[in-house]
This record gives sequence, structure tokens and C-alpha cells, in this order.
Amino acid sequence: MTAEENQARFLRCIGEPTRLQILKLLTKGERCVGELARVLNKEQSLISHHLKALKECNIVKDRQETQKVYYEITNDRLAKLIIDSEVLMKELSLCKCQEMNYGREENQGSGEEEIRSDS
Amino acid sequence: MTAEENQARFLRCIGEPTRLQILKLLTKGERCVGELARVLNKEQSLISHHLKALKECNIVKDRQETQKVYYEITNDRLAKLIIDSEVLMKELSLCKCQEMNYGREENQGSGEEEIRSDS
DNA sequence: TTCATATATGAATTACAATTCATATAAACA
DNA sequence: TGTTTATATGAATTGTAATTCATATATGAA
Repeated sequence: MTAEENQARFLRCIGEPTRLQILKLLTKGERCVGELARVLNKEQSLISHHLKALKECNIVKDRQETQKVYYEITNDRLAKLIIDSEVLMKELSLCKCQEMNYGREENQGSGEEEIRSDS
Repeated sequence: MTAEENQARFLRCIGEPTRLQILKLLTKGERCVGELARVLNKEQSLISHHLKALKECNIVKDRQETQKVYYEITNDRLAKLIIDSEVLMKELSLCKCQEMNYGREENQGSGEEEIRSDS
């Protein structure tokens, strides 16, 4: 396994839309699986699969409390990297952003439903 | 196209081993296609495909000189992000790096052949 | 102990990306 | 003009990752 393969694996692990959504929620604090599934309006099994991928890369860690399992980002510098890459991407108009309607997002927005009943 | 989809596209564009190798070479300065292919010991068409992907994301730009086409990274902050993510990954032991033999790389190393005859 | 809730997981499917191969284009040069 | 060199590109193949579905496991509660 070369250094580039490792780094690529890491970047691809972060570079998936659903995982990015999860990570952005986790930057605000820990969340349990069901909560993530509801907020993002995705199947629970899908969220679990993605969390497993993130955990295997040591990007998140988990903590069990009764039946629920809470996940959080392992390190604040990781959260910062995610934010930094977003800022950079927007400022430099990377990735065909020209062709996309930034600014007037029609509220298909991030697809989040903002429920926070689990706690 | 949501913000996360865009950001994911950008991160995945960077997060491919061959493209990372290309980008790391380009952090040292511009290079033409054939040079990249020889140094990385990969097919020219493969390098062209990857450069096209990077260009479509505005990560690199090109400049033609006679027959040759030289590529470089569009912005230094991008180069910095690539380096930062590598450092972070190594320091936090992300992505199963535990299981990998860091430190004694057996010189399969980066697979680079260090030829620089094109110029 | 039976039931409900929360999460994880393996298999199957589907979607997408990397690679190769053949070939097209275009510039430089004999 | 014909040839060589440099690059790009489309189609086909292969490999890999995302998603769904069914189900297993485990905790807590009735």
C-alpha cells in the first residue's frame, strides 16, 4: 500500500455525498444512528454502512449508550479539513460549479429535515 | 446538484492514487503529459484521461507549447490542501494505516522513476 | 420470556469510475 | 507531402463502491 493509495482511500472516504452530510452533522456534535437516518431521510442500514466505512478509516468513533450508538468525529482537525475543502472549492469554483445554481438553491438544499427528537 | 455532491466530486477527483501522484509532481512545477507518463510509468492515454478529469474540476490548467501540453495546478491553496490532508492522515493514522508498513517502504515507494528528459 | 426498539451485516443489485486499446488530431520536421 | 512526435478521445472492459433488502443481534421494557 503506497502513500498515495492510503491518502486516496482517505479522501474518497470523505468524498461521498451521504458521508459528507453525516460528517457535517457530526461537526456540530455527536449523533446516534437513527437520528442521522431521520435527519438525512435515508435508510438506517445505509447510514450504518457509511458509518462503518468512516469508522474503518478512523474518521469517526462510536460510543454505546443503552441501545443507541452515538458517533462523533475523532479529531477536530478532521472537521476543519472538511470545512476548509468546502470553502476552497467554492472560492475557486472547482468541479463544474459554474454549471450549478449556487446562490439560489431552490431549497432542494442539503436535503436535511432537521428533526432532533432522539436524545 | 447539492453542495455536498459538489464537494464530494471535488474530493473524489483528488482522491485517486494516480491523480494524487500527478498532483504531487505538479506541486513542484508544471509538467507535460509525456513526462508525467514516463515518470509514473503509466500509459499516456491514462494520464490524459486523468488530466482531463482534473481539468474539468478546475484543479489543473494547461498551456500548449509546440506539440507539448504543459499542466499545472491552478492555485497554490489547492496544493496546500493536498499536503495538509496527507499530513493529517499520517498523524491521525487514518484509513487502516495501522496495517500498513510505514517507515520501511521497501522502495516500492511511490513508483516514480525520476526521469526528466522532456523539457 | 416475549415484544419493541436500535443497530449491524451479508448478499444481491445497480451505478459509476479506472484502465486499456485503437485511433484521431495536430504540430514539427525531413 | 509524408513521417514522426505528442496528445486526446471514444468504446469496451474491468473493477469497485453505493444502495437496497432481508435478517441477525442485542438492549430494554412489559
